[in-house]
Amino acid sequence: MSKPENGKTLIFRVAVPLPVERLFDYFARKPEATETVAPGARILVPFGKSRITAYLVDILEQSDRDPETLKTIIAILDNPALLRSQDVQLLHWASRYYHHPLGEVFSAAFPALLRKGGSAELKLEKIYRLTARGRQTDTQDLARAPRQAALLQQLQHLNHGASSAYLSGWSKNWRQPAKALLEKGLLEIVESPKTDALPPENTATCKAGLQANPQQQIAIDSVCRALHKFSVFLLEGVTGSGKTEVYMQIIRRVLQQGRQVLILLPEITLTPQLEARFRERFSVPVVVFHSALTDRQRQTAWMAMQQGRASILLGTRSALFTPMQAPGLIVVDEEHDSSFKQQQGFRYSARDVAVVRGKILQIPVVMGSATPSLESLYNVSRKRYTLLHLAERAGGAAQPDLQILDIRNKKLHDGIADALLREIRLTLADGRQVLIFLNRRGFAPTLICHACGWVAKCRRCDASLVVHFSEQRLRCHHCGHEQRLPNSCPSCTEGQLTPLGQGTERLENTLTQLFPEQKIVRMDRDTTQRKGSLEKHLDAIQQGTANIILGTQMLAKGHHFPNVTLVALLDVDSGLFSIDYHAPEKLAQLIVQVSGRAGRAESKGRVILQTRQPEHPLLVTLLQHGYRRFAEIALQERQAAGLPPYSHQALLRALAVDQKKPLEFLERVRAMLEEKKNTSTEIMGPASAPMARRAGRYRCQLLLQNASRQELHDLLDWLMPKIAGLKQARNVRWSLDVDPLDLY
DNA sequence: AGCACGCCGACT
DNA sequence: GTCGGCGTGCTC
Repeated sequence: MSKPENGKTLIFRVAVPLPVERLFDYFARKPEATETVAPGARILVPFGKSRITAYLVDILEQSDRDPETLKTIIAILDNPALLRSQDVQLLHWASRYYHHPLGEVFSAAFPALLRKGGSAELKLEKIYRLTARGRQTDTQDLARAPRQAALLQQLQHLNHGASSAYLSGWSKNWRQPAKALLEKGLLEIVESPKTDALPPENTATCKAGLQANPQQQIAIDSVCRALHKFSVFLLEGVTGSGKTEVYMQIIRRVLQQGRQVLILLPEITLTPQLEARFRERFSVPVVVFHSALTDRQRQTAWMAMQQGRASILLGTRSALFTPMQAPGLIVVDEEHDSSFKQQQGFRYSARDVAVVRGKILQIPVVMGSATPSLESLYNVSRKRYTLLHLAERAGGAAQPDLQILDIRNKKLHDGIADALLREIRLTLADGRQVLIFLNRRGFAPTLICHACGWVAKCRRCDASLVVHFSEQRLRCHHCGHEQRLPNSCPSCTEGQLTPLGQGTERLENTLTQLFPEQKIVRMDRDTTQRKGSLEKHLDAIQQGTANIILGTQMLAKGHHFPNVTLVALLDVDSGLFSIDYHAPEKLAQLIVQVSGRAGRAESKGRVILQTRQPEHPLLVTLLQHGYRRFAEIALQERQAAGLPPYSHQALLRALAVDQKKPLEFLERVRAMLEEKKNTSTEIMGPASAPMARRAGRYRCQLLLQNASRQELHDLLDWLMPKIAGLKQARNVRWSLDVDPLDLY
């Protein structure tokens, strides 16, 4: 494929969505309207033997390569580009900041269908709306068709009808009842209005909402005074302090200016409720973007925002890069939540990138949390972010008592102390519910031979295998490898195999024996995997059919259980001594979160923390002075220890693949770093520290720390290509996790 | 990421 | 003698 005849053909420099750092040059096709195409446009190009959707990065007069080696593009897929120059600027920034290939970063910004080269035409959306008759029909009339009744009731709350995307989020099975209602003439389908522009200024109708209390008003005014420039606000307030109302009143002002709002949420389970509130409050098009939608639905939402047909986007992490016609505000709710961090491939923190996006777009960013991350609080302390505090509203649930239960030298029943059992009995006798946290799935975390000391280990990643008793299997929670539970010791063939330690499955057995008359519900990944079982369990808890609820972290989010008056955390100590440097704050956040899950005004709940470290400063501070003081001290301690301000550090994670040794790989990386000054490196793996047991399928990791973010950045710039060139790089799966502060 | 090229082990 | 393992390098 050689150069077209016309000598003045332009060169398109593109980024390909592959793990390669280099950019690739192509001839643009001569007749194409190259005046209007701009960086960010998708370009279909021949690549190797196949064709690929690449992203235009630059338009050049000539290439620095031999023209004979250049191919010609197949097609310009977007003209004009769907991304604006600020969006492209953000992606370049993210690629450099996270040391990730530009093409893959571009890929992350587009919905799957566009990534695959699909057309960007916006299909009109079908809106399901009640007819006049439907609006007047009493749901009682449909008592024999409960799903139809539920759908009818749901739609009666929504004046403007609902999209299929909304209904899919509301319920998985809505199409059948919808069809029935359509046939009965209670429901109709309308195409979404073809408004080409946003509502003109001041015509966005918004209900005024509640009268804000003085603190809310201060928060609202502070942000509204700064609507046309970049600044970051950290809205701190416990559950029930009215954060959402503050968001809403600020959003109202932004909408009145005819601008769009991007709202990032950590969990898809929270979007339907919030979406309903926004639709009820604002008469502007609201779209959602999260992983539970189909590719088509996501593209529709993305395009609606890109074209300015929608004014509010509610989405999870991946919604962050959605282009906007008239951006006005970015909200990051529950900013401390770790699900804003992408853990695979292009590792980025949506919260951090949101801040930079706000900076580039010159709009405010409002982040909210009851338990702000230490990074954000640090940024408040150095006056980069503005703290807005909301006190608890009168009439809210009383804060539960936090109590430490010292279990040193105490007899335990499979991990539960006698004193705690007494408390559980008392609570149940009182007709209340009990919530028990144990952040470990399975029956027991280890299987050991009583005779010879052999331990069941994963042969793929060397971590110890978790016993899943009811299924008679051993599982590796890191790589997913599993095998049958052996009957006898594979090493000495005679010793008795003993499960060591407690998991939720074992705890459930124990509790069933101790409380045979109680209804016990276990909630962890193993029991909620089947679709709908999570909802079923939550229903059982809400309706009081279950009295004892036990489970992992997943119990802590989003749901309030008013009849739960006792919460117990069985294994606080493993959170205190994890090698994950975020573990202390995560533990503190969990404790505060579960405190909010329980109790109501008239019966204040109690939270009991089982520990062998009753004097641990983290626990003592948290209990005596609350989360904020704990966070301050955690930051001060880092400083006093001469460590960089919380997180000028990067983790190089290496995962074993088959028999290959990730440690060797990291040792070689470390050897390369010997010559570099000002950077401390530490290998955390079997040789020097206990295995990393958190999520993420890594075997060992190299921690790099540097007093300066810039120096760390330069170091990584130097290091990354060298690592990629290492022979072992192919044998060991590795990734970089940068967790820094200086975003701009 | 794919895909091809290439250099050593067990097979119709 | 070759079929095929995966280690290595390239893709404008």
